[in-house]
Amino acid sequence: MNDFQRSLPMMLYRTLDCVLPAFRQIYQEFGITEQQWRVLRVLWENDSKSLLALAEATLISSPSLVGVVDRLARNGLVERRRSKTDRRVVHILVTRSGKELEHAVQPRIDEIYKLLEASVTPSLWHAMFEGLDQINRSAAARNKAAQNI
Amino acid sequence: MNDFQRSLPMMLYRTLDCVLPAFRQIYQEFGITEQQWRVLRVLWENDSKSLLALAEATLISSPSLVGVVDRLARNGLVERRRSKTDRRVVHILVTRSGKELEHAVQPRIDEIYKLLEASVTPSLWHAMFEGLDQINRSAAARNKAAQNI
DNA sequence: AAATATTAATTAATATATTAATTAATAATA
DNA sequence: TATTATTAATTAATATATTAATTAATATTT
Repeated sequence: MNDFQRSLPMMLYRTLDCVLPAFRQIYQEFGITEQQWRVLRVLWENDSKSLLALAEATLISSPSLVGVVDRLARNGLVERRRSKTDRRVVHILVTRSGKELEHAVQPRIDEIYKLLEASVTPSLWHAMFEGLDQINRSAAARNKAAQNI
Repeated sequence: MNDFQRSLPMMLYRTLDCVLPAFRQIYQEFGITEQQWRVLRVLWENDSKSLLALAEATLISSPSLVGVVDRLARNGLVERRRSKTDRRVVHILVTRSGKELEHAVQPRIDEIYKLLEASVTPSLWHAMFEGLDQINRSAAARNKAAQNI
């Protein structure tokens, strides 16, 4: 494989392409998308988040998230509630039926994830995360510096 | 950070989010998108590829690639040519002006990429790629097995 | 207090992703 | 050869991504 194929972004894209289908198959059984699951996954742990906080936690940009939340709300899995103290803020909360999905979906996801984790040795798994972390921090620092020009 | 935030897919998404903006800024200066650059990047090395081969090389699904090629063609950077020997196949080729972009764009990209590569030690960089490779292979094998059920 | 700046959510416009279906051509088989 | 299966590209429908602009509310400054 040449330089381009083994560049970091292409390696990351390729890994996502390999890894996600198994998860998506499960989401699909429950009529949700990957992004919708990410929102629910966060709300299962928090109950309620502002749209901006939810965007940060799910790594979904706020313009995209607006649509994801629209569709989740349309299916009765989450609810919007305008903040009383700061009327610019919208809180997103899971509904009862949104909560119920957790017991059905999450064990299936965890099962696949274990297979994934077992495909490399623990020390290599750890090294990989360490590398990704360092790259994230450096890139974030460079991006921040680029802002201040 | 909790389990979800440190899950492999989220780590990969986060890394892409950190890393891509610097590259995108350059693409934007030249009026192309990241996906358009990926197509050009492959064609700069090959001159011509069938749409399917191009999809594989760029990790862009063929339905998406149709649109990407449409827009590149509209801007005169690539050209479609129906294969003589198998009329199902469409070859995509770079035009002269598509080729000219290489000298302007690629050095800028390479420069950023060096910074990226310098953000971790060579051995950690290597370990990371080794981990991603192993994960890719295992996941690909599982996906293939799942087909044959 | 009035003007200005900032912030949170959203809209708008365009590009891309995803999955399923379609079309046209070729290959394989009865 | 006629039928069937497969393949390559595309279309279609819906969901998401990206960047810029907008709106409404709050904070800051003059």
